[in-house]
Order: sequence, then structure tokens, then C-alpha cells
Amino acid sequence: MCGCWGWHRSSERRSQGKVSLGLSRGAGMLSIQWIREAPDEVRAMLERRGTTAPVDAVLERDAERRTILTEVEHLKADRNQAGKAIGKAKDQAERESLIGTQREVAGRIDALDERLRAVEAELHALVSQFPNRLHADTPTGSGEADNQVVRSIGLPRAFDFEPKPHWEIGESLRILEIERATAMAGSRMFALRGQGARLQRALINHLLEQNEEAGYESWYLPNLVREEAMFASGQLPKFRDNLYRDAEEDYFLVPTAEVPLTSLHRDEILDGAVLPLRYTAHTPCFRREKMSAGRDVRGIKRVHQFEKVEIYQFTTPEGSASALEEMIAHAEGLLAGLGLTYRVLQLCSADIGFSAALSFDLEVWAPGAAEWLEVSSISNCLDFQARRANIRYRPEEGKSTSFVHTLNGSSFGMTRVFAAILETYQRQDGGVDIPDVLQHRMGRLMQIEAPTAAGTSA
RNA sequence: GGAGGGGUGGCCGAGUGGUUGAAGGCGGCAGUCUUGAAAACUGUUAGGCGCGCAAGUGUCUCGGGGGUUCGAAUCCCUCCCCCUCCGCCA
Repeated sequence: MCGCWGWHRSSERRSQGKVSLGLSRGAGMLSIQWIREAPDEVRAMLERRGTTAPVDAVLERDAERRTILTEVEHLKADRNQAGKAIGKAKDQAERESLIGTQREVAGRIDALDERLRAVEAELHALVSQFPNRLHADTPTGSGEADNQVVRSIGLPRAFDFEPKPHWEIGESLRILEIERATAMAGSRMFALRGQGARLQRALINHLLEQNEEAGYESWYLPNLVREEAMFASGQLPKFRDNLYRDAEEDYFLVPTAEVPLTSLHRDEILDGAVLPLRYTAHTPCFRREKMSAGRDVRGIKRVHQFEKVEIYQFTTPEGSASALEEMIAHAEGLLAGLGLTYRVLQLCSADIGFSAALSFDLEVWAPGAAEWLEVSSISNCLDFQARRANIRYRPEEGKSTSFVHTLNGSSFGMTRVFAAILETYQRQDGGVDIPDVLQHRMGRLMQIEAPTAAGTSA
């Protein structure tokens, strides 16, 4: 059973936009109580994020909802009393009289219920637009430039030749085929060939297994999901424009494994003893990138389809802070293991994601293009997604339930790690060395060599 | 794709319009008994939303939503999910 009022496709689409009565459980998103009780804090949060959301409209709808609710519930209490009396009444005339009275009450209840449904639908639509609250540790900033470098690990490799960007290396090694891919599928598409395809496969397996060793359980997940899943993790309703959708079946293609991972325990009450749950999954990621038209068009830095390995945790509220540290440290270890130069950025209030309260980005140095590539964003979402997905836990037998905290992070986006590896490990002769940790996954191959003139007509 | 059968509380399972939020059983918890345990017995055992300082109280939930009715787990519509047979298929 789903507790997100009004968000079922059945209620949203099949039933012409009607929603159920009653705000249940998480009420999807930010706690309405918080908006009700501390609207100024909410406004301050929105200000820090550099965004807006309809605080006043929420307050109005919320007040209206509770007024109607009080009235209609009194009427229903009367109705329930009368219903019992009718059931017991032996005398026919008495029965008729009671039923006559109730007929009138029923009409009033219907009218109020209808109004209530409308108000709740509006309230839900409004509150859905609010981003997560910010963690106290998230610094205030006004844009990407205000993200703070927490630490930088490794020195950029020094070259005694002019390093090339990954698209040139990939094309000349015939392991990256952009033209052929775009010919069939449009811009921002690519194909990997031969050792390129093997290298990506090796990376994915390496990362998944490293995650497993660190205690993250593997999952294979749906890559097509319903609207509710997109709502749960926060992609909908605000970021519909960035999602691919199958119009006929009404499925969405996942933009990240975070989406199906969040929905794994939807509507569940977990036993506190099982937390934290550590999960990892590899999925393709599909993104329309409508918002970034014209940006990062070269190479495979920003594409419509790429592979990503994700790490994810469901924790108690007390456990999420250390879980975030743990995930960052783990992901850093993976980058170090690949021999890449990287830095850790703390995202400021204006650059942090919709669902996140506290986030750190991992960026690797790509010496060919001479830029930092974001390969991971690791976030503590607190109870924001748990509310939307209605995921709770019971600390102890007999205790009442609370929402879990969720954390997600990439480990990593393959295209960018792939690009960084090509650029970091390139040689003057055009070949690319394979990082030590991946060699055994590529048949002990130690480098990808430039193709010889013969036998390369295709 | 065609035809049919199902979805009730942690689990099993009753219940076809009126004290049914829901019998009974199992499991869980507490207690009695016992040196202790088991057995037996007794009690207890869902989650939202609203009002309330609280105690408490009202309301909603029998896959989801809507409808009929004074009143729905029970009748109708619709969606989702599970199962069986046929067809197709990696």
C-alpha cells in the first residue's frame, strides 16, 4: 500500500486527478508541520538555496484543510453513532425518521469531502515543490563557485608532451566511437569498442566488487520505473523535463540507480536492528540534459546514456552523519586505488540538489581537457526521501516508528572515470596504460596500443 | 495477446450491507504458575490524519482510487498486483 496521498498514477491519471482523503504518513516531502510551525525558517532555507516555493499558499491550504477536516469529522462521528442506532432500531417508523435525518447529513459530508479532496490535492502539489531542508553544516553560497574544496589528493600528472583530451585519445585508439553512435541515436551519444568496451566493463565489475567488499550488498534493479518511484527520490514533480519517458506504458527511464534504490523499501517499516542497510547497484542512466543544452558537448562528459555504479544507505537518523563520512571515505579509496588525482568539494546551499541536505562532490582531474570532472556526488537526504517513499523503521519492539534517513553516492559515473583514465594514463606514443587494479579484468592487458595501419579499415 | 481465478491485520484464515478495525488460530510481548525453562492459563499485540499541555478523543484504512447507500471488507466501476490455461518469445 502506498501512503503518498494523491501521487498514485491511479489517482493522478486514471481517476482524473482526484486524490484520497487524508494526508497520510510522510505526506510526501518536507514535513508540513515544519512549514506550519516555522515558516520563517523555511523561507530562510529557500533563500539560501536561491530558490522559491509557495510558503504562504501552503499555510493557507493547510489551515483550510484542518478547518474542513474538523467539521467533516464531527459530522462523520454523528453519522457513525446514528448508523449504529439505525441498525438496532426495531420500530419501522423510528428507522425511517433516523434515516431521513442521516440523508441530509450524508449530503453535507459529501460536499465537505469533495472540498477536502480538492484542498488536499492543491496542498500536495504545493508542498511537492519544496526542496529538502539544509543540513546545519551546509555552507551558504550563491552558486557553483561557492562550493568549497575540502581537500585535494594527488598532484596532477606532469607530462613531457602535450596531453590530449579523451575524445581524441579514444577515437585514435578506436575504442570510442562518437560519430557512429550519433549517426544512429543523435548527439550526446557514444559507443565503446573493443578494449574500450572491455575497460568500462572492467571498471564496473571492479567497483561493484570493491563496494561489496566494503559491505554494500549488490542489486540488479528495474531501469524502467513508474511515476511514484520518481516522486519518491525527488526527480518528480520538478525535474520532469530531464527524464525520458515511455509514453505508451507510462514508464520512466531511470536517470540514476538512486531512483530504484530509494523505492526498494517503499511503504515498509524496517526493523531498527537491520539498519544501516548498505546497497550497491550498477544501472544505465538516462538523462535528457535539456537544461544544459550547449554545455559540455565535446567528448563523453555529458551524455544522454551512461553507466553508473551507485552506493546507497538506509540509516537511523542518528546514523546518517557517520554514514556520509563512511561513504565519502570509501569512494575516495576507490579513486585512489585507480590512481586518479581527485578533490573533495563541499556543495554550498545554492548548488546542492533538491533532495539533499548535505552533499560532497568528488572530482577527478582530467589532464587532457585540463578540468575537474565530477564523478560522484554523495549526499545525506535525511528523511526527505523516506517521507516521500514512506520508509520507516521501528527502533525497538513496541516503540513507535520514525522515518529512516537515506544517503546516496556514485561510485562512479563511468564516462567521466573512463575519460579521466584515458587522459591520465595516456602515453606519448598514443597508447594508454591500464590501471593496475583493472589489468586482471582485461586478460592481464597492461596497455591499450594504438592500432597499426593494417587491418583497421573498419 | 486470449480465457479464467484471486488479493482480509506480522503470518494463516473466517466473514456477501448494520456495535467488523475486523472471529478463530499461529507468532510476538507482558503476567500467573515454576528453583528456572517448557506446558497450561490470563491479558495484550496495526498505521495514518485531526483536536488536546496531557490524559485522551474523533476520523480514516480489509491491494489503490472512485461510486451506490442513512450505513460497505461485503454491491458497482476502474487501476495495480499475484496465480492457472492457451498463444508468442530472449
